[in-house]
Amino acid sequence: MLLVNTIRENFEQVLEGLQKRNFPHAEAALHQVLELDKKRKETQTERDNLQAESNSIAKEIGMLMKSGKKEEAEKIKSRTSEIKSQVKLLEDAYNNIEEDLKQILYTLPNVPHYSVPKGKSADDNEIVLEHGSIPELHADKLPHWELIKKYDIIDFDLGVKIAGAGFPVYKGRGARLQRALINFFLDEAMKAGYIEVQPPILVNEDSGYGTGQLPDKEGQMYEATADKLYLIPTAEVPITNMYRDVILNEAEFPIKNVGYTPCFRREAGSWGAHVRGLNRLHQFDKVEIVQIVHPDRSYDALEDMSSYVQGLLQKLELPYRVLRLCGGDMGFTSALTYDMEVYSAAQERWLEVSSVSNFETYQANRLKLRFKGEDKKTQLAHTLNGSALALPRIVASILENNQTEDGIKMPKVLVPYLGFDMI
RNA sequence: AGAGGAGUGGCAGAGUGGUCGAUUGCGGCGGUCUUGAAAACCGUUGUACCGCGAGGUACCGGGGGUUCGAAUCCCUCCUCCUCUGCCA
Repeated sequence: MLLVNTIRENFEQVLEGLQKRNFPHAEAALHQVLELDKKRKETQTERDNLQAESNSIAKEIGMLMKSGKKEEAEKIKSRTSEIKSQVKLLEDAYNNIEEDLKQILYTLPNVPHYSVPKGKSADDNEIVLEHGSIPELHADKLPHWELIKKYDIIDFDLGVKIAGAGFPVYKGRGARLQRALINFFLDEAMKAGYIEVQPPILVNEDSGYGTGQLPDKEGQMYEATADKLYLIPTAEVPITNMYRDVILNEAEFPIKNVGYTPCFRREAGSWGAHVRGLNRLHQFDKVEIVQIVHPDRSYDALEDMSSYVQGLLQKLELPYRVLRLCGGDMGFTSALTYDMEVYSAAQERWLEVSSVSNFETYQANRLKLRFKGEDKKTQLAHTLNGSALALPRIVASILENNQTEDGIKMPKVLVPYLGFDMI
């Protein structure tokens, strides 16, 4: 969440940022934050003073008791009841104010980076670059949902039977392709200096709040209600939360983690024309990269991650483009996001396969993720993450783009992992 | 899952109602000594909030309670250890 200090010191800038996101009533909300914070401080001062008085009386009584002056001690005791009830009142007031403040702050999205374009929807995103050429296929080309049937590599009906729509069963060479991609992505990340982790795929409430899935987006996560746990929508949640309530040493930067996990998304109400086949699922596989860095370095790290992801797409020989998301299309917690989209030649559409974001201190503030610098001061770190990569749409575009009359050609880099070069 | 035990500062480990944010040791940082280093000695060493500052407040697993006063007593939750049970 946003820092109150930032709102106070850079009011105009924050306001502009929220407006870029088309956040309604931004100015009123920001004023309310400042007002509540002011009230919070006043209440704290008042409460602390009374508490100090109460503490000193308690000490006095302690001394009197020790020196055996019980009657005097009893006399003083009567003075405390009034202070005590007042402290209680102020304490409650303080807690209420703080809670109200937190509630408003939770509703405020991150302030976009200055380079983020204005805009309302995906149509306003800025195309940063395009790479690769779009393959020309025969007129009888098939979309991937036909291809998977033709070659019997992914079975949606079977998934429906055992779980429901959006839970495909990968079979034979389809399953092998999944495993190959996961291994390829993990190996590449390790070469790039990321430390692999295998986190839990169920997380508690604190973790949900830490990375910003809660309180807003409960509906997007599957819940194990009996144990108050959530199935992760992305490995970002467990991996970033490893660093919740942590004070790092500046020397430990940059922290680079990679993890493969299944991801679960309820995607309630979002089924429609463009979500056939692998385009949108309730369960899918993803390899995620996370970086925790010094605030001065976070935009370099973002560019780093962006070119790393592009490198993967190049190795997979997929045509792609990079978008800088506009204010209206950006995720709630992000300051700057690049989306990578691959071209799926039979659907004749661009498909998002990665989203790389810098959250600056937005997540770190919730996570209490700090570091101690050379000057011995603790300050918030910057967090970043990106998909590297999400599998289903990669699979969709590999299948569609590489289809031939003799079968589907596999990208060269995957052949050692697959043990075959054609499906 | 049942019975018992335990959770204290970076780590180890005292403290069972009063002046304890907390003895001590190790580690870390600074210094003295030394050509340099080690050893020894001296000092220093948590986080957050409020305050220009002096200083104040809170935190001894989390939350709640008793008390003038809680690390210490009570309730509850979490975690870990031991034994029993179950299980990949």
